[in-house]
Amino acid sequence: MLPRPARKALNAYHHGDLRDALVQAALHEVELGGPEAISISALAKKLGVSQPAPYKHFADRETLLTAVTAQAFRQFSAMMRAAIEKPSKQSKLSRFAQLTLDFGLRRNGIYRLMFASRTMACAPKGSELHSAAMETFELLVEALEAPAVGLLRERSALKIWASLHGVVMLAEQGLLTGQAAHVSREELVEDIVEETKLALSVAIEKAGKAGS
Amino acid sequence: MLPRPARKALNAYHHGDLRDALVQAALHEVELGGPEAISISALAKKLGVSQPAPYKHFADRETLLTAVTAQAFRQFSAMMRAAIEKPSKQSKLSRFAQLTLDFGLRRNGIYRLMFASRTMACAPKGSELHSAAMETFELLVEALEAPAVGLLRERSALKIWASLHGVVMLAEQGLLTGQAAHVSREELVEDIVEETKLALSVAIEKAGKAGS
DNA sequence: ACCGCGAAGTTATATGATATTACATTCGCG
DNA sequence: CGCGAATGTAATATCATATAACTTCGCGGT
Repeated sequence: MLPRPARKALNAYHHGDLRDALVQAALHEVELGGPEAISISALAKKLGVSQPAPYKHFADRETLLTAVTAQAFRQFSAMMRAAIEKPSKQSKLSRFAQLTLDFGLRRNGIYRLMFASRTMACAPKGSELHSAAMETFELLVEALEAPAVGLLRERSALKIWASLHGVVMLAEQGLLTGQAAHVSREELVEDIVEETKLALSVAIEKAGKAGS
Repeated sequence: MLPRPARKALNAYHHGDLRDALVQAALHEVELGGPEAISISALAKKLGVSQPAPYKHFADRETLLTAVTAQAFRQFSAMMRAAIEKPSKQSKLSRFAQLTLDFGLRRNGIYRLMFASRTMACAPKGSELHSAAMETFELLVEALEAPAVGLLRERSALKIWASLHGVVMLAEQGLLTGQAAHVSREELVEDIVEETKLALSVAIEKAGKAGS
């Protein structure tokens, strides 16, 4: 996204690309242990630099977390865009939904960083992080493939976005595994997708009548 | 819930009820700063005991967090039960939904502890915490006020639970405040409630036809 | 009534993380 | 080539978790 120089290792003293290396390594840690697993000193050791070195690139732990989260959103968007642009017999929305669920469960640490941490809540509106998140949302709106009726489309996107998020969280917390789990998670997601499509088409029709 | 003795202060040496005092104090901290704001030593200082004293009651920070989360669920359930049993012109489900949204935003720290932390994900099935969470879910099923068709009812409950959770998270993250926010959060929740009721009645009717 | 054990505190300490300060090295540009 | 800014390092302050070893006190058995 931001075309950072990506310089090569210069010598033994200067790492050369510590900033990106930190983000990458942190992303790896988060994938396993979630947001709280990130330790500045552990990252420094793993990358073979001194413990305070990271502070030359990030003011504090929070700032690093923010950068990592933004990067996670960009990766997510890229993956999602590839998935919905590829032709398939399933609808774009269905693929978006199933892939979100899959991502949320398989890479839950990163998912939590993106959607369930305080980091996001603190992102100012114009920030790199907020923009990255908004772009992901735009992808969902696109995946809806609805006629361009703006408001209704966004409202539908919001609803399905919220639902998907909830399913991931509940599944992760084992609240979908009780007697309620006679229905598979995939089935539940498909159900939500169908319901959303139906509700949207109904709303569009209603709006059309009102407008004529 | 568990009828703990609740002994009074015994003397200057023994606190007398440190365990509960810790949970209460921690709950207060979480309300402001979220799960990561809990510090064993800070709590000890605030309660006027030595720093390692809490370890007599909780093996480690995680164990304390788990107890606090369970307590939060019990408080949430109690509040919700009071709200849905009180007569009102709104439906029980509508009150449940609006109150959940309100709780999720006003007391977001506690909400995150309950629904968006790793603590929940690690709770074994029979644990105090898991039970407390399940009981809260039962309340939602009850609030649905649908005929006793078991599976369909639970499925509806799951969907609305997930949606509400998503709305709270997105609202907190400022993703509902963009151009998408032409619709208020309350309106969005009411929309979800109505959609759920509709979908459930349709599903029940369909099931009835299939069964006859 | 006493005695002793266990629960619940204490002080002291080890470990590890964040963050700052002062200093060292190297890049790159004029 | 030489100087300043960027990027590292070493040393250190602070703070939190957690454990160990010791102390105090309630309580139950004899």
